[in-house]
Amino acid sequence: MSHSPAPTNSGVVTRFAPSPTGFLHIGGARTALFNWLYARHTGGKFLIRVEDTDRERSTEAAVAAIFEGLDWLGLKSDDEVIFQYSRADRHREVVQQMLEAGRAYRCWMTVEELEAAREKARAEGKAIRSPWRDAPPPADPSAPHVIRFKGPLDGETLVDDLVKGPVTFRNIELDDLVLLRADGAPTYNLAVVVDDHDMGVTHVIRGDDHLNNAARQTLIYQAMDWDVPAFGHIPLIHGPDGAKLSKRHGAQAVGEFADMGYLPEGMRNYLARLGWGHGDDEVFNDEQAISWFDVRDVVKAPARLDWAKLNFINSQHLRVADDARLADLTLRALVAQKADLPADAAARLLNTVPQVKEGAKTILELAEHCAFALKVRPLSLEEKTLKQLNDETVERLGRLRVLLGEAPVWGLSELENLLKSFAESEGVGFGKFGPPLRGILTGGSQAPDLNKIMTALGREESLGRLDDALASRA
RNA sequence: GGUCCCUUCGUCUAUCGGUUAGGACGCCAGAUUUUCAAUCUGGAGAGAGGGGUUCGACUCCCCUAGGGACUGCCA
Repeated sequence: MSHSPAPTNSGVVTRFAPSPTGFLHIGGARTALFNWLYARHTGGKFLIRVEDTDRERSTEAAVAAIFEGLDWLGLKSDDEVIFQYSRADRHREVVQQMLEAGRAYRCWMTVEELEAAREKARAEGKAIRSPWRDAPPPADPSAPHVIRFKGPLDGETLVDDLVKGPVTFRNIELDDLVLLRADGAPTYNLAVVVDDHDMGVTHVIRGDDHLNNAARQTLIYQAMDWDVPAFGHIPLIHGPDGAKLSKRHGAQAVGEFADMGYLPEGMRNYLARLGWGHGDDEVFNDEQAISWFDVRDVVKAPARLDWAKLNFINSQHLRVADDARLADLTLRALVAQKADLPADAAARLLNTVPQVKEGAKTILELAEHCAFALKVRPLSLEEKTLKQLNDETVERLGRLRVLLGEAPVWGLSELENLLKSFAESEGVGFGKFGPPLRGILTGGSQAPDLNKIMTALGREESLGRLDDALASRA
């Protein structure tokens, strides 16, 4: 990799750096989204780096799961994805430089010694300090040892955080973190700094669990005489009960939200509104989010996941989404549910989706709302409907059948007018024939207005269902 | 234990010393009505507590309480 990255329009480079030890949860997804939004807003670049330096816990399945989640959300790296482990040599090279410059040292403390020191440091309320910091090497320098950063013992380090504001740490509170493990493997804190520097990252936007690390990492940047990036530590997302996100909240992986029928753009909108806002704007598209977003406006406090609001936001995106796309997504959901579908299900859905999408919050709900149109003739009618079909009603529906058969145009407003004038000419309200007609056309399934039902079904199917019912009562 | 962060309606947020503290979701009521929704109208609902600073604090400072992160040869 080049150590002098290509400049962007604005010079801004952000990155999302997940560690592949599990699926992509929505907290991580939002972090990625904020990085992406900020890069787009500034005309900069958004990069992805997989932090797989922990060989024990990193898995390929997790890598795949994370990218599946990111792809679904539409967040792609503007450059090739970097895998941190592949850069271990470069990390070691930097440590070597620090060693030579006296900014790092070898530490031969054993695990037992370390534990004892840790206990002591904790009791005293101080940061841990290795005795090898200033001591000469042991008799056998080849004995197992780590390499630690040699941090300053006085002064303060300022993290001028984009979200939290200026935060200062006394250097004496910051311990000498391990740079290279005993097996020569680089650690996280070293690898992030080196990679962010080499990748030209200008804005590190990440979870606020890293705020403390930012101070330690700042020290490493300074030791290498590198430019320190701007930091923006965003609060974590909590479950509806205010506690950390977990399984019992129903979902935390973005893939689960996809399965539950949320739209990626709805998810992006909702996630963006969690911890960030732009005046009174609640429902917005990507273009708007990009033009409005600034890390500096991110809220400092953690936000809770609110399903009701997610549903609302998603429903708003659902109603403006392309019908063909929604029909396709609905069909996929139905297939995933192993639903019993007619051969022409796709065509039926395409006709039905526009008539029912306003009432749906998710694709799954959309599928439920489309169920009436997927039934195959002859429909089995509900007891309630059968009861309503007395002679008077059958005769009235028969007259309606004639009118419908003669309808010159089979459209939403035409059918609405036809039904209205029919009610007028019969001298009755909709209550006299609406419920039974509905039952006949839907078999009892949830469905929209009668004119929408018939528009969705089309002339042939609508009349067919009506004829079936009337014939059975003849 | 130590360091650091956070705290406005139930929830997400606006406010950047002077507002009847605004909006959204949800909730409640009404309207509509051919089921369920959707839609429309109205309503209830908040500055954790205590000190300061100031003519005036949600807003600035301090303390307390509560929540959280870090304190790993995890990231």
